[in-house]
Amino acid sequence: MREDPERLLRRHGLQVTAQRLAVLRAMATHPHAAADELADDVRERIGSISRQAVYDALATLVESGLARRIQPAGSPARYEDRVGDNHHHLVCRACGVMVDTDCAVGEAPCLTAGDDHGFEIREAEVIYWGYCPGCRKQSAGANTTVRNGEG
Amino acid sequence: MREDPERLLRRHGLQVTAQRLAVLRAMATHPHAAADELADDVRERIGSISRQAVYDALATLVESGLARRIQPAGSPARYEDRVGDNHHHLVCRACGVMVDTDCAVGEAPCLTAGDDHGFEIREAEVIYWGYCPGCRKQSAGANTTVRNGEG
DNA sequence: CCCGATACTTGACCGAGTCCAGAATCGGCG
DNA sequence: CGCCGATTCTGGACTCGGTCAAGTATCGGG
Repeated sequence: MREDPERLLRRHGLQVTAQRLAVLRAMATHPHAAADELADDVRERIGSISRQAVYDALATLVESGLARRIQPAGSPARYEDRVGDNHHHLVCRACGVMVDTDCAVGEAPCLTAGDDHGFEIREAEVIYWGYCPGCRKQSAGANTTVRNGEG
Repeated sequence: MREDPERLLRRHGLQVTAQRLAVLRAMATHPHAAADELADDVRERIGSISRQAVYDALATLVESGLARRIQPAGSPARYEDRVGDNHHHLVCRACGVMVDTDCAVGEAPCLTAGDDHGFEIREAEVIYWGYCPGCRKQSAGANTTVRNGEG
């Protein structure tokens, strides 16, 4: 039941431009895509777009809460239009693929750190690092070193 | 009861070089420092070091489990010598300061995602984003927008 | 103390992202 | 419909964090 992109922009008080619409649509069809991948997709939709326009549009969308930026270590920033719900990400160390997952511990536990050191906590970001089914199969047997413990 | 750096390196089968020792010591005195900050500290200790040597040393230390690399979004990679225990990080959106915190939910719950999608999970990385005591005071009153929910 | 393996130096290079100034577009109003 | 200020887009230079590659120096086992 995703809302019509044009209405979505208006509802958030944003100007409706071909570029923004295309970026929104690109995000919908390519979850977790990086900025330049989105740019490619946008070009297929509307012919061309500048790099800057893509970054501007994404920044605006993120700021308005229409998109979420994820920046896993060693990877360019990725964007998704699934916002407002409580979900985290699984990232494969081998191939880099990223998959959504709901929070392990139900409601909103991760918002409370053991000791908050006086911080006012707004968000908790969780990334699970491991190996996806495909990559597990390929390197089966080898590579059984376990690094960090828990979380 | 931190171990003598030289012995530490030997015990892990690593060559002992002035650069590595200095990097280890720099990490001990500057937790959560970025690579170039560590390089500056190292230069005060041993006169000079190349950028590459710093990155090499850090990579080696991380690989051997003597250091941990943290890469919060919008910040260069940071390193710490506190490894092997179960702790996460609080990061201030305003000033970027990073503080250690223990896991909220005790043992090792974060290692299990709600649905692991067939992934073999090795580590869970948690970052709490918010505002540190100092920055809360400065912008007191204003800026009460709550963004993302829980995690 | 010698020699092969390992580590370090220097300098070029790269990708992701930002900055800037000017041109184009949007959309509210008359 | 057409105007005009605000906003957005374009293109190009630039920054920053990090990597690559080739040659030199250092480590440490024999």
